[in-house]
Amino acid sequence: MLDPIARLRRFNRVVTREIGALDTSYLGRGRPLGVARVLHLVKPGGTDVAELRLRLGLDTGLLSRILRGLKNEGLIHLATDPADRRRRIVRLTPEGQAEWQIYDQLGYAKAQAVFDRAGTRQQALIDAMDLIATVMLQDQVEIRDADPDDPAALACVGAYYRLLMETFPDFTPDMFPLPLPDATRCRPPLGACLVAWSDDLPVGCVSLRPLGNGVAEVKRLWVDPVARGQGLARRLMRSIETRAVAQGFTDLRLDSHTDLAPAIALYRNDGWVEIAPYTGYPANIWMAKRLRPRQHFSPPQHFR
Amino acid sequence: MLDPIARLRRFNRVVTREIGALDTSYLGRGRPLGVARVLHLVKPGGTDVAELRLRLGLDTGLLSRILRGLKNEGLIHLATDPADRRRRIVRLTPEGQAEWQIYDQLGYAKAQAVFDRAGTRQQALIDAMDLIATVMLQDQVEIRDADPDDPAALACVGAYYRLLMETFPDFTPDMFPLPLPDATRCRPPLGACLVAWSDDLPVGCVSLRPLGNGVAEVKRLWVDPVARGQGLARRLMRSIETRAVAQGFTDLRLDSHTDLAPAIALYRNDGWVEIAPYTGYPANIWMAKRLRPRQHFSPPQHFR
DNA sequence: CCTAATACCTGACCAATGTCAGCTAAATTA
DNA sequence: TAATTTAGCTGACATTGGTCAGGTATTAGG
Repeated sequence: MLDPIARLRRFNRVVTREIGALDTSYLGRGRPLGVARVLHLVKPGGTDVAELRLRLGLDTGLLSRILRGLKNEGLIHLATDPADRRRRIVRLTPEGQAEWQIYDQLGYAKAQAVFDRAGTRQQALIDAMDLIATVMLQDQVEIRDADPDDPAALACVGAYYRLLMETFPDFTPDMFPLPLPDATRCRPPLGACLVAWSDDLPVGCVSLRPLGNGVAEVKRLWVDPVARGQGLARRLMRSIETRAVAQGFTDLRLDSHTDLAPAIALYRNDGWVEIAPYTGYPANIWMAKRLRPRQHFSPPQHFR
Repeated sequence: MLDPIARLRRFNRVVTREIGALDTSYLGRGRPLGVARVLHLVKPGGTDVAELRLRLGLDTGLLSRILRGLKNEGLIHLATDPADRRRRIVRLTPEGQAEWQIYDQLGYAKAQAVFDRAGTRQQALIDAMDLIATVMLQDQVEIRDADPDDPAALACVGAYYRLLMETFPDFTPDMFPLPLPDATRCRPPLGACLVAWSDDLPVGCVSLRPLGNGVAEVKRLWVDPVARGQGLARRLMRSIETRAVAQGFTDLRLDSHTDLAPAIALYRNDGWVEIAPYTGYPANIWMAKRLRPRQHFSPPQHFR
C-alpha cells in the first residue's frame, strides 16, 4: 500500500461508502434518492430544467418523470422561461419549501457528524476536502464579476490580508479595514472586482481602482492555496486587464513587495515594467503596463 | 461558502461525480458495475464471501446471485473453507485473472489521470485523500501481527526513521539500516511486531524485543500523521503490553527523548516510570513498567 | 445430544434507474 | 417563409440493485 494509485482506490472505496451514507440520509422521507436530490437542488429563486439535468447528469426522460412526480405531490410547479419559452423553470411551492428545509437539515446533521468525528483535525479535514474538490474541478474555475461588499469578495480579501500579515510580521489588523473603504471605486462603472469560483467556493480575487487620467491600479490579487499551481493568478490578471481596456483605461499601475517573488515574476512575464515609486510604505516595488485598445480584426473564415 | 458544512457538500457533489466516473470506467466490458466491483475485489489468494459482503455492504442474496453469475461465466470458482466448512472462498480461474487484470488496468489509468491533473500537488493530494479516508475509517483501525520484514512494517519503520531524522538534525540515514537487523528478535516467539491498519493502509506500528530475564523492550512506536489524535498510540501500547504478558514477560523497558513530549506524556499516563539509563546516545530518558500477569477472573453472568 | 446461531444459497418480487423512439412547441437559420 | 435545431414531454421497456422468506449445511453452546 505504498502505491499512490492503491491509495486513491482506498479513498475511493471509503468515500463512496461514506458519501453514500450521507446521501441516504435523504431517504426516510418516503421518496427515492433521485427525487430527493432533484428537490434539494432547486434554488430559492427557481432553477431551470436544463441546469438540473446538467448537474445530476440525468436523461431528459428520467428528469421529466421525476419532475412530474414532484408536481403531482404539490411540491413544485413548472413555469415557462419568459426569455426562451421552450425552457421551463422549476419553482418550489410553499409545501416544497418546507420539504426542502427538512432535507437541508438532514444533510446538515449528517455533515456535522462527519466533522465531529474529525475531532481536533476539523480544519485539516476541510482543507483536504477543498484541495481534492478544487483539483478535480480545476479546469472549471470561472471568473465572474463581484460586488466588493459581497461576502465572497470579502472572504477573499480577508484571506489575502491574513497572508500579508503572515508574510510581514509588522503588519497589524488595523491596517486592513473591512468592509473596504474604497468599495465604491472598485465597483463598475468606476472600477472592478473579480472573483474566481471553483463550483461555489471562491478561490481567488483581484480588484481594479481608478487613479484618474485613464490610469487604473490593480489591487489585491489573491489565489487560495488550494487552487495554486494552475495558472489562476495569470488568468485573473488577464481578466482584469481585459476589463480595464473595456472600461476605457489606457494604463495600469500596481505596487507590491519583492518578498512576493512569484507575483513579481508573473507581472514581469506578463509585460509589466518597473517604475518609480508612486506610493509609500509598505510597498518596495512599483510597476506599470500600457494597455493596447482591443483590436477589431476579422479573422479569416476558416478560423470560424 | 464560508461554512464548513457547505464545503463538505461541495466536496460531496464533486467527488460523487468524479468517483462515479472512476467507477464507470469498469463498465464497457458488458458487465454491470456491481459484478465488476465484486470481481475486482477478489484477491489473488482468494477472498472469502463474508469479506466481500462486508466491504461492499451487500446483502447475502445479492452477492450470492452475483457470484453465481461470475461462476457461470467461468471467471471464478467457489471452494469451501477447510477451517470452517460453512464459509466459502472465492478464487479466480485463469480467465477470471485475465478479466481482473483488465479491470485493474482500467482503474489504474483513470486513477493516473486524476493524479496527472494534480500537477505539482500530487503529494498534497495523496495526503489529503489519506487524511479523509482515515478520518472516515477512524473507528475501524485494526491492530494485527506483522512480520518485521513485511513491506507494511518496513514502510512504517521507515516513516518513523524519517520522523526522527527531521526532529534530530544530527541523525543520519546510516544510523537506521533497513531491513531491521533485529528482525528475528522482534518476531514471535521471541518478540513481536504489531501494525495498525486503516483499511489497507498501514498507519502505525510498534515492536517488542526481548532483553532477557523476563524483560522486554518496546521499540519504534509510530503513528502516521493522518491517523493522529485518535488515541491510536495508546491502543498500540496497550496491545503490545498485552502481547508481552501473553508471551510471559514480567517487565518492560523503553528509551526515548524528552523532545518527544507527547510520547513521554503518554507513557507516564499509562503507568511507565522513569529509570536509570540503560542505553546511550541518542536517548535521554529511560522508562520501565512492571507487568501484572493476566488475571483469570470469571465475570458475573450478566456481563455476558 | 439437542438447540441455537452462523454462513450461505435460492427463488420470487419490487422499486428505482436508465434508455429509447416518437412527439410538440419554440427558436434559430438560411 | 421553410428547414433545422433545441428543449422538453410521454409511454414502453430492460436492467439493476435491493429485500425477503424459506432452505441446507455446519459450528458452537449447554
